[in-house]
Parts: sequence; structure tokens; C-alpha cells
Amino acid sequence: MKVASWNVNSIRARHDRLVAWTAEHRPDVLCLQEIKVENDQFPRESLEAQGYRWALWGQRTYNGVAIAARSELRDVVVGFGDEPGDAEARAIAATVDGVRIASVYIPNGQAVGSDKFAYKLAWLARLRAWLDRAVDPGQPFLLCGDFNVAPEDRDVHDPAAWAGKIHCSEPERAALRQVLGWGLVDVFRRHHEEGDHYSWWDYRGVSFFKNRGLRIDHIFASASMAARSRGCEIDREARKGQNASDHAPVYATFDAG
DNA sequence: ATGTCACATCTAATGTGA
Repeated sequence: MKVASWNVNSIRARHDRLVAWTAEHRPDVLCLQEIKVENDQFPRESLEAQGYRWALWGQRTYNGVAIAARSELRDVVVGFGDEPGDAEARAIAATVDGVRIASVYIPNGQAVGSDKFAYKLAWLARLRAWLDRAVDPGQPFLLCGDFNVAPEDRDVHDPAAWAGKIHCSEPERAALRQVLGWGLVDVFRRHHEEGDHYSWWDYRGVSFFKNRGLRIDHIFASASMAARSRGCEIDREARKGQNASDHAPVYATFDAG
């Protein structure tokens, strides 16, 4: 099973690139974030023509998450079911070929100490609480998405410059560790120990050209799925050229269960 | 170098969020 995750930063702006990417890489499951469109405006047909089905939780302008899969998407759930906190479309889960898979878009947080930063930390705590009550740690499970957190300094192009800043601050990293502490493994780090691998580069300036990025997009796996993982890569090629998202897709392969 | 995108709105330059 090949599972990919990509913050496309608008499905409409990224449509042609996405269609070309899935045609080339042919993931079995694709988790998307920031689709930025309501379900009834979502361009389902292009990937359906490649054999995919959809689970969608769209939203106008901001946010919006989706899962595409070649097999049936069972038991689709949107949000955490902890109203009234579920106003923003940031989480969707489905079961595909016996694997529970979630696509999540963690709030950006804007700046350490801001109201949005507090919301980000609270959202990560709600994510952990959702794992505790809604997912069986013994089952095959993948938590995929844009976490807006670089877990360690080796995930940061310039740790000194980013120290204490948004995406890299200790409160965010601690909140992310709480999520991982549920029983999740960073699949990318199972296969790559070294730094200089990033999944996001600022649109401004020469950040991509100079590889000044952060690794904030992740595929986290339960123990049984981590044991089945055979590789994990970030497709830097997808960040190149005109009309690219500011995020590159990350993808992992797993042995059959 | 507050440098680029994407989207929205009293359709045209500006605000918001990233």
C-alpha cells in the first residue's frame, strides 16, 4: 500500500499538477489538506477517472481536507465530534483496505503567544483526545497531514534562526510529542536519520532554491503499520516550477497486512 | 529586503491567512 499526503494549498489552483502527480505516482491512498472549496464545488471527476473515490470535508476559502483511495472508503468521520470546536474543516478519517487513515490540517498558529497559537496547541490536545477515544492503538492506523510543526532541529534548515519561532517552539513540539505518545511512529524517520529533508518552503524569496525549508508534513503510523513500512520519501520535484504548492507531497509504502 | 501565493470582495486594489 502506497499512502501519500499533500497540502495542495487550493485544489482549484493545484488541479492540473495533482492529476499529473497521481498519474505518475499512483498512490493507493492520498490525503489532502487545504483544498479550500466546498464539497459540491470539489473537482471529483479528474481523479475518479484514474480510479479513485473520495471522502471530503471541504470549506470555502480556508482549510478543507480530503482522502482519495482506490479501494472503498469505509466509516468516514469528519472532525472530532467535540462540538462546538469543530467549526473548521481540519480532520477527516476513513478505513481503506483495513487501515484506518486520517488526513489532518493542524492550525498554523501565526506567532508564538498569539490567540491562534493557543488555538493550535488546543487543537493538538483535541487531536490526542480524539485518538484516545476514537482509535484503537492495536489496529493499523495512519495519521497523515500538515502538522505545521517541525518535530526536531534536524527538521529545520536553520535551527538557530527558527529557535522559539512558530512551527519550531517547544510548546508546539511538546504538544506534538503528546500526540505521538498515543503510540505513533514518524515513518519518515524510520527510513532517514539525516537532516536537510523538508516538506515546506516559503513562497517568498529564494527559500526553495536555497533549500531553506521545514519538515512539517508527516505520516505517523501505529506500531503495526510502522512495522509494515518499507520506505518514506518527500517528493521535492513537486515543489519545483510554476504553479507549485508551497508544500511537497510525502509518501510511504507498506507491506500488505 | 514586510520578498509570494490564494482567495475574498461593493471588479479593482486591498485585506486576510499562510
